[in-house]
Amino acid sequence: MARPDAPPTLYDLAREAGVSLATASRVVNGSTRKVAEPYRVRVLEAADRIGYRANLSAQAVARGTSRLAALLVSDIVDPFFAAVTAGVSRAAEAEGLLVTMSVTDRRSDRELELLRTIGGFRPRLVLLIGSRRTTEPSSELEDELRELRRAGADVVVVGHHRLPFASVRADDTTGARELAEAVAAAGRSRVAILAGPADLSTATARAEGFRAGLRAAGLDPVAVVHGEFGRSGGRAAALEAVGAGADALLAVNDVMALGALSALRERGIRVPEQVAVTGFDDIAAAADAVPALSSVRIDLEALGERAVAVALAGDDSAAEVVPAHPVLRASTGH
Amino acid sequence: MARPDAPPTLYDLAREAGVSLATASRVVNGSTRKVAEPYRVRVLEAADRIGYRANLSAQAVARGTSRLAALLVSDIVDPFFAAVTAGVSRAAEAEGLLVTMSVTDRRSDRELELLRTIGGFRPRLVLLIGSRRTTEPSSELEDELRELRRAGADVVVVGHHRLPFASVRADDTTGARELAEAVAAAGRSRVAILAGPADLSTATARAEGFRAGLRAAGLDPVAVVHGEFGRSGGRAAALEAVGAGADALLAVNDVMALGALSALRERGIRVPEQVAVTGFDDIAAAADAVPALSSVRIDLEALGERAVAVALAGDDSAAEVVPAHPVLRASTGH
DNA sequence: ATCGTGTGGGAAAGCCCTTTCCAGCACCAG
DNA sequence: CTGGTGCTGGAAAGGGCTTTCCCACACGAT
Repeated sequence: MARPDAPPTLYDLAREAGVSLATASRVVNGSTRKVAEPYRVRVLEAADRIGYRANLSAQAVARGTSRLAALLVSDIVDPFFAAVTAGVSRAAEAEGLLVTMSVTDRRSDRELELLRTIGGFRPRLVLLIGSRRTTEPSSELEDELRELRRAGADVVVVGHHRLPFASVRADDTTGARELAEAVAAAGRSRVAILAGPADLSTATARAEGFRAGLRAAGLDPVAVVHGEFGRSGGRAAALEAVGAGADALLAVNDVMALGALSALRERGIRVPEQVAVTGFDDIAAAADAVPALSSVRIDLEALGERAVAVALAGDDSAAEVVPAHPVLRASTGH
Repeated sequence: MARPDAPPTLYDLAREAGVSLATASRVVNGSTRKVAEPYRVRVLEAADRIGYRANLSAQAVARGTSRLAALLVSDIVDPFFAAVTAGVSRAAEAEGLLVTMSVTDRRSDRELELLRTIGGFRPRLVLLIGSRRTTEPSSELEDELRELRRAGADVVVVGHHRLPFASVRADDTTGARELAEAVAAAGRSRVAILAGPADLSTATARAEGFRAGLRAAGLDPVAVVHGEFGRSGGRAAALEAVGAGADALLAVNDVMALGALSALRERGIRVPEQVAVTGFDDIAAAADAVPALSSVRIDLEALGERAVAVALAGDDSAAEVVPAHPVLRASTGH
């Protein structure tokens, strides 16, 4: 044991091994310089003996950059974000990055504040996950991100590309269009769109896709109901839509669709006989719902993994799109 | 603008404000020393002008401690962990701590490796979430945690107290007992326990609670089926249990119970008429299941928040228990 | 006029690493 | 033998920040 308290430092290690700091440093982390075998061994053994563990903060200072990937998510309880986060976490760890995760609660002031704090760590990667509200000014956010970029971080936005940085998102439009076409092909003609918040960019992209699909089938939506993104938003919107005489409800995410299912069940409205229901994202719970929920499959973990890869590539103009295609189940009579 | 590139440093700030480094440092972070108003203002204005942002790594080095809370979870996609994580994240941020989150994938070698890496940041808090396997040796893990402890981190284990550190967990035993009693009181006499992995400590605690509740009602389980913790584990166990003639299935978590529901539905076995089913944790999906799943309610976010509070209290012998009580729904005929 | 006694700015040492630069050495070609 | 040419250790100069000392100064009390 070297120090009575406090973890051993590189200095302790060098002394224990009888080499200089430089040599010790070169051994315990991949430097470009080679160290002769006998020295290497001595240092390694000494490190083991005293339980040396590099101080990563000090490394970050000395190197001027850290091995941190900063992740900002809207809401970690939402299965969508949880799945993407899992992918990010896996990919980041494979790259030897440590992930910090912060929850913005969908509030852009928190988002900005968190970004500022995290910026203090000079992270290697910054990942913003979650769609933006189109009504909110993003110039402050943009400035902050640009600042981080200047400081050497790679920035990537997941879920949309409304910011001048690299982005990774699902092909919402195509997925939505194909799903709407499938619903129309299944004989539904009075289709309503549960569109979520009018100013959330993901929601509007999906709603647009639905519209396009219906148009292609010669239909117009009988209603486009806006509301909040969650389960209760889905319930309310569903009731309004059936009130308008809909025989199919296209929700912009699964959680809303599940809310819709539950509201319809309570009202004694049969799915899919009377009304078909679809979701989006194909979260795990979709297949388990009763009836099983038709949805649009997105490989969310892959989305997260791609986000890390794209960020590391460091090209701000990259805009990767991962596929999204319908999965048809019982809730649409398939 | 001060530097052509690279974020401004404290040195830049001091120069811009025309004060010494010491004074600048005292102003931009809460030191005990007071700085006279005119100086304060000058520094603050300068900071704003050049967009100064403290380098947190450098602070950590100088102070010998960081503002990091390191969180290790088994699987972020599991709603149980996601909910606890949300609580941890909220509480940590309220304390001004930044959360790093890593996924162990339930592999103790990864857990150990991650712990070592994270230790390099000299975190303020280390939170281990997820139950341990009783068969796995934990001495290496214990050593590592003790090392972190010595280096100044507060360690807390969430979900059990099989390690000599502070712990926060739900009152699994009581919740399980009460639920089992309620099921017995509802007239079920051939009760099976879907016990999950035999060596997972949370699972065994809950299974024990079920046993105790049945015993109190004068019953013995007709079967105790072990298997994996997830959805498919629940399916398999459910089929085996009904094969043994069970009229009620007590699962040790909701995800397994949902698997059981789906397996029974496929087999055409009616819930709750022929067989009652219960889960544990009361995740969001439980209330939405068809039939709605009886479960044991645990305030998972509160569990996460308490974990942070207990950790910060720094008492290794603390062992907090949060309440767990049955929620009876349609799946038990309530 | 003198002597505490605060008060608060600044110089500098220190935190733990990385990396540049220098110097010693061995080796090979001429 | 001499003069390159690689190798590889080590000294030392950072990197950005905190904090301990020291000291100048102003103030009130004698």
